Amino acid sequence: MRKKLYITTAIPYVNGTPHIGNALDYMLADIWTRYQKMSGRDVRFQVGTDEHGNKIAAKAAELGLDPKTYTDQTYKNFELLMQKLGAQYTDFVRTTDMHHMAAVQYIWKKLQPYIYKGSYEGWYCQGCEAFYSDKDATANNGICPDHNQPYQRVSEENYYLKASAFTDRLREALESGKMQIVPEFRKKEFLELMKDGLQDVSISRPRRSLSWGVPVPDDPEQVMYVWLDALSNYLTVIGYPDNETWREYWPADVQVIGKDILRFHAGIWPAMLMGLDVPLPKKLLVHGFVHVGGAKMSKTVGNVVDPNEIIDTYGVDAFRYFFTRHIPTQDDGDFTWEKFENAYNNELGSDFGNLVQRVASMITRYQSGVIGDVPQGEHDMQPYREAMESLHFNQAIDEVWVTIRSLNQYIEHVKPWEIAKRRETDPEAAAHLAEVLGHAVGSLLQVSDLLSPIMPGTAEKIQALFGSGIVTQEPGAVLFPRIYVHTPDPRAPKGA
RNA sequence: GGCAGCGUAGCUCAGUCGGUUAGAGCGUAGGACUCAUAAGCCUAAGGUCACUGGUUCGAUCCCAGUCGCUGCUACCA
Repeated sequence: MRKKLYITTAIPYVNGTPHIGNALDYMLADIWTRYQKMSGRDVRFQVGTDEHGNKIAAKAAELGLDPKTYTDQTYKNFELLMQKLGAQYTDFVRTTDMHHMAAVQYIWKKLQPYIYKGSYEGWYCQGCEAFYSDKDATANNGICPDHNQPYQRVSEENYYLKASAFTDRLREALESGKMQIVPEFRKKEFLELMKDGLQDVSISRPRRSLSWGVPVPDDPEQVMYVWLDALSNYLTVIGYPDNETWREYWPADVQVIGKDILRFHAGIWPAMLMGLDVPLPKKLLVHGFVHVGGAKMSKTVGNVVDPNEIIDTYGVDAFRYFFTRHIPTQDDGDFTWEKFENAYNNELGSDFGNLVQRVASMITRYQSGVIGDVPQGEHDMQPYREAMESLHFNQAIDEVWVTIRSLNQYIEHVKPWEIAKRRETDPEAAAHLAEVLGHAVGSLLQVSDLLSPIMPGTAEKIQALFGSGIVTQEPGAVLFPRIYVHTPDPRAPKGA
């Protein structure tokens, strides 16, 4: 029996609101999940939220709430986005879950041989009550911009994970491909980063400087720092260590992450796993950032695009379409409302929606809705499959559009409307027409299959429209009705 | 600075394991049609394939250098 599959997504910090990057995680994982399910695989699909840390505690205090009450509210923003995207996840983990916290403590204990007490030294601002990295301190010329006072060199005691002990094994795993990093250039980047060896990483903080977190076992003065807590979720959510079924799914087949957290997932995380004597994940899929009109999205610039707004305006399938096809799966991409709307109107509306419409219309008009024999779609699926398997979803959808384009060309070429006219004089014309339209339907049903991991709702609609053998169109129910919010409406009267 | 990569039609990019006319989509301009969501189809425009030098019978594709651009350069999650 084939191994059950497991795919994970990064768990966002619930301090903020969900952004496009989170949506990409869920969407990519969901496409993969649906694609695997099509081939009958059993897939477990994890999502979750990261809910500990000072920022959460501070934000909660600001609102006069205790941290858990606060995260009980905010984690729902993420859950809502996942659901809105149609993500068919199977497991939702919150780092504040009882099972997770207990499991993390177990993990800590099991990692004990690789944990040592050390002191963390960094630039501390008394006003902020926080440490800053050398980079930050240098960037601000050694002075905290918020409090206008110099950073102090302060050290505090905490525990370290001896990641350095796993340098060689990790390098071997990456170089041999036992643990893949996709795309390849991210692997090179990381290997370069760790060329002098993995750095030991601090995994706890004194309770006085970090109150909201998982307590370190057997040391009431220390609380776990984010990495150990958050990264462990990938295991704890599937039942590790007490529920043995976790073994049916681990190692994860794909772990979807953004490029900003590659180093944690390629470094600390494998070190933890090796320390636990648990296999490494098979593959990290690293996606890029979505820019807006060439600029980085940032709150300060104020150009942040809310995925919810896109979905609410154009629908979830349009969202999934654009971010699959026009944002390269493995690289950075660019979003603008104009680009999005053009893709929506021209590609989804004109190329595709209109194609479905014209075929349905001719069957209704010429054959009273009766489809007749539908041959199997005959487009070569190999390039599509290869693109899906290699996690180039944008290329896969390009392949689908080749079919859509060629079906439009086919219809222009055979001109069914002329065949229809010939039926009065040509006794064979009716059969010929049915054959042509049947072929078109077969092709569209194939498109529907190929599209189902990416645009499940649309795939279902096509199936519903043509799958029964009779076309029953609801009046006005076109697939992607025109939307002109960000681009000029060509239908508008001149001068309007 | 180091490492990785990029620089091909107005725009976004593909491609050539070195070889007759370098490709796609979008955009633009024409055209024929009418089943369809002012949609679809056909045609065209002719870009020193960044620059310089080298290897070669021959380079956009190989090598070196130059210029320009991008990403990464470990404890904010």
